[in-house]
Amino acid sequence: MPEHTILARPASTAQQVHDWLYQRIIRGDLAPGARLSETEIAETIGLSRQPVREAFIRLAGEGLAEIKPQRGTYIGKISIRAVLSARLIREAVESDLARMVADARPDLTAMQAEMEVQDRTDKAGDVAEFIASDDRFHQAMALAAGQPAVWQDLERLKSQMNRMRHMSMRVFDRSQTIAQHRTILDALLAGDADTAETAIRAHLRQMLTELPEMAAAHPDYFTD
Amino acid sequence: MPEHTILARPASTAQQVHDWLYQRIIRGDLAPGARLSETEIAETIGLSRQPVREAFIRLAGEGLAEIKPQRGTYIGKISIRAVLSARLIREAVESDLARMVADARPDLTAMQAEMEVQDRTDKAGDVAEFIASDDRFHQAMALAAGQPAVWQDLERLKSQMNRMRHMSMRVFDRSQTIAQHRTILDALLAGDADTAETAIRAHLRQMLTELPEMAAAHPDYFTD
DNA sequence: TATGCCATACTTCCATACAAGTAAAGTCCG
DNA sequence: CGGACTTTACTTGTATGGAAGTATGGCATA
Repeated sequence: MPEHTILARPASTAQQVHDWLYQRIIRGDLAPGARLSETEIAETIGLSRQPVREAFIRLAGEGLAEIKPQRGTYIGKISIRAVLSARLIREAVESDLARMVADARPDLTAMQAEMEVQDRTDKAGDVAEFIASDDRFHQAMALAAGQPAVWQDLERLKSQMNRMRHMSMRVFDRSQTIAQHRTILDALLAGDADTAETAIRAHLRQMLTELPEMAAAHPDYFTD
Repeated sequence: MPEHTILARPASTAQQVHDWLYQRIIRGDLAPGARLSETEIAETIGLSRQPVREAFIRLAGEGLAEIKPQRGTYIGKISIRAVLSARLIREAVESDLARMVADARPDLTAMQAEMEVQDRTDKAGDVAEFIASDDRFHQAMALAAGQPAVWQDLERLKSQMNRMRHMSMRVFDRSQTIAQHRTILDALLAGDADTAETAIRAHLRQMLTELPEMAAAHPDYFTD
């Protein structure tokens, strides 16, 4: 019997703890600034402190947690600086990717499919799935440009941004996001690189107005 | 009194081990693919395995080491995919930054100063310092654009690229790099955004020719 | 009441021991 | 001689105890 199950070996406990906490932080289940106790989490899931500690180290490396020696570990607040930086990088990179796609004119059914998912989840009020589809829409563009690795790099930078979006998407008008996606996709399908670049830059600059509003509404969740 | 001066505590042991290994990997002192033993390093520096292990976790998170459970930890090979991805991102971001600088026309003496350092270290054959100055040149542009955080993000992505550059700079013509820097800086000083963007894109595309040559010369140091 | 000291109860950090898994050498058997 | 099995020496992963540092509340004192 071929052991394909070898590849499906369960990740280490520390890795599982990390992934579990990662999702809870990104989705906002764990509030920025909240305390993370090694012993408390270890007891909760019936493990020793060591794997939990190693999960904390991973999270700190991703900028999602802050370990204060001999004082405690806390969920990192959302860094406004990091969000703005990631936004600027996304705008620069994705506008280049859009030009590539518009010029090469590859198959774009994956992006089209996500548009429909967004319509549906918006009406249903499924915020989490709407955001996931939004991400896949942008990812599909990177894939269409033949640059999957670039999207992986962007995802690492995006983590702080995603936390904010999970907050803002509950408040802001999602139909506006859909309309912007439509404009981008139409330009890509038409092979109009200039229009596509303009549209995606405008789309990503949307965050410049959302961020201050969210920071004002939840000042204790943000840090400069 | 600013409190960060009070809090100037020595970094944790694990952090020091991480930094030590990080530098050795980037500078190429530790060959890609080489084995990293927890116990061996721990005994060498007279510590237990635990802090060394935590340093490995950090390195793995940065893509510089690969931990194979129950099998061993190895210096990560230079990922061609990661280098190409980081290069594309740099080109996109830095061309935007260049436009900002050309339009805003801030003080650029920091960039000018690095040009002189590069002249000197090139003639002296000080490769490590030449690369450091090259980095500071680009960093100075990010600072001139008012985006220090963006450069910090780029630096994280650049790590794989830097390893390659420490290899290639010993071989390739550094005077060419200097000439390209000169062209970029002149365009920025003249406030010519279009020329600056064209120049920096050409500069960063240089790597597209260097990378395959380095990969061909040291195939065992690279992975796709 | 206000202030400085101190015991105490936390926290993360490091050391050590053991468990679980891998790989390769050695060994037995056909 | 060749192949499968077993032993053995590794590796990383986890558990636990204690060391070092920090914050807090109680308490004596002016």
